[in-house]
Amino acid sequence: MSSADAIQLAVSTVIFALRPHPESGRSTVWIPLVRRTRAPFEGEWALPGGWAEADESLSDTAARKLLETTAVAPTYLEQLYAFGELDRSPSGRVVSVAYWALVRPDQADAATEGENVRWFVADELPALAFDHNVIVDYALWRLRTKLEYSRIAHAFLGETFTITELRQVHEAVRQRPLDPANFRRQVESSPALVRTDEHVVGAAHRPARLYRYNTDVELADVGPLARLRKDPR
Amino acid sequence: MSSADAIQLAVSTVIFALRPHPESGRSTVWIPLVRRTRAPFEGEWALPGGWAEADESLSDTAARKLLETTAVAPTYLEQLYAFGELDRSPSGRVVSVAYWALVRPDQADAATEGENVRWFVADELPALAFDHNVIVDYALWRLRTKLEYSRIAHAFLGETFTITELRQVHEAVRQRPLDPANFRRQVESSPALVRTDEHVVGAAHRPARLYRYNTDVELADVGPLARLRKDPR
DNA sequence: CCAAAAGTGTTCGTACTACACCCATGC
DNA sequence: GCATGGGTGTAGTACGAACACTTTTGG
Repeated sequence: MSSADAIQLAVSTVIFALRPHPESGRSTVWIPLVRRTRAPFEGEWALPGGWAEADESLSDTAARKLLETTAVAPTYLEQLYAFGELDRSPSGRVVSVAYWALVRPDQADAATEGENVRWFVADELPALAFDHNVIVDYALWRLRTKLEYSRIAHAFLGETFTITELRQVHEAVRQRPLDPANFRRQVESSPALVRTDEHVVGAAHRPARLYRYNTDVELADVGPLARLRKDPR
Repeated sequence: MSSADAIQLAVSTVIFALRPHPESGRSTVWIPLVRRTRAPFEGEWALPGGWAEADESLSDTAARKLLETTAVAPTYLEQLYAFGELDRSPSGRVVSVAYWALVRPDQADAATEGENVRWFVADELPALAFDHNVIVDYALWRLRTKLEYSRIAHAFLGETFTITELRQVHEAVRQRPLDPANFRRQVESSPALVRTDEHVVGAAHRPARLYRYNTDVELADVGPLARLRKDPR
């Protein structure tokens, strides 16, 4: 028999939401962490996750653990990387399949927060348990990289949204201002956006048109992997 | 205790090399497959791989299995994806961490080939064991996508090479001809290429200048993951 | 001289940038 | 009217595509 039995398989998830920065007030990327209640790294902060289950797919485990610990249902969930170094955990050999998820602000607000679950600004984290700082850094890099060529920004927003709201998502994630005029043209020429006839009313300026996300277009191009969702194998 | 013990962890690798197509003679992408010698899928072709070992990192396992089965040492090795669906194997729950590798033609020529190991044109595969067709398709997609924005084409070539050789790698992978003049300018303006003073002699035309790969530049941008190689955790 | 591939120059179209300017609303 | 953000116009620039052209070798 193989020695695979000696390897523990875990699933962890980096959950991203946008909230105002406590000092600057500008929208920034936040993630929830859970405090470890047992060794190793007892008392330290770590990514939400748990052991993989034999009767559940890895992505299902990621989604379930995410829901259990933070009461959040993600609008986007993607596998990040399988971390398989030898010295990741002092308690033995653990391979962690990391996922990353995007949630809307209203989902994040409804999230449980308490002694053992707290939200942090993603770029200002304390030292985390295991190699979780590396995992978060990589997830942040993927988020920022992928935002530029995919449509994942929509996952931070509701059913309908204005171009300005979409731009603010990009500005928060990419941490720099974008030209409103040019941004508008870029995204409006994309087939992923559908204009509605509705407008936002009540603001002290010209009403902004509402847009909808075109669900015919995949949020992120994952290539042939999209097949897995419809036709596994 | 968790039920993680019931999950088998495997490592598989998609190995890419360039060779002439048997019919057209044009350079194309090939991969080696191994014939399974036991159930499930006995007698069918599958990706080289094996069980993860408790005392070996996942990437080391991928490199070792690759060497054992095909006697090839890759010039590039990258993790592809962790396949964790429930019904992947009829023999029980198996999670496979897939890798993909690039090898040079001379390495591929030296590779063992026999009754149980054979090279195939990557785009003309038979039905493979497990979900390995999906894995190969995804690896091919990643190779083709990544070739356009990374420097991985160099991994198919030797120490020094001509611009034309580099272009032929791109043409083989991307399956379309590229303008020699424009291709030359594009890659020559990149810092990843270093001109040497050597030239190829003996050809019935103007001698081509040899270039070298600038090792200061990472082959592929993997973001903060590059840290793992120097400073794990 | 000719063939063949190496290498250079030039034109064209597209797409992103910067920034000026007009539009529609609340107060 | 005035402030505010929504939305349009436009000139400059960078870059890739297409392709004509020159260079340097072997035969």
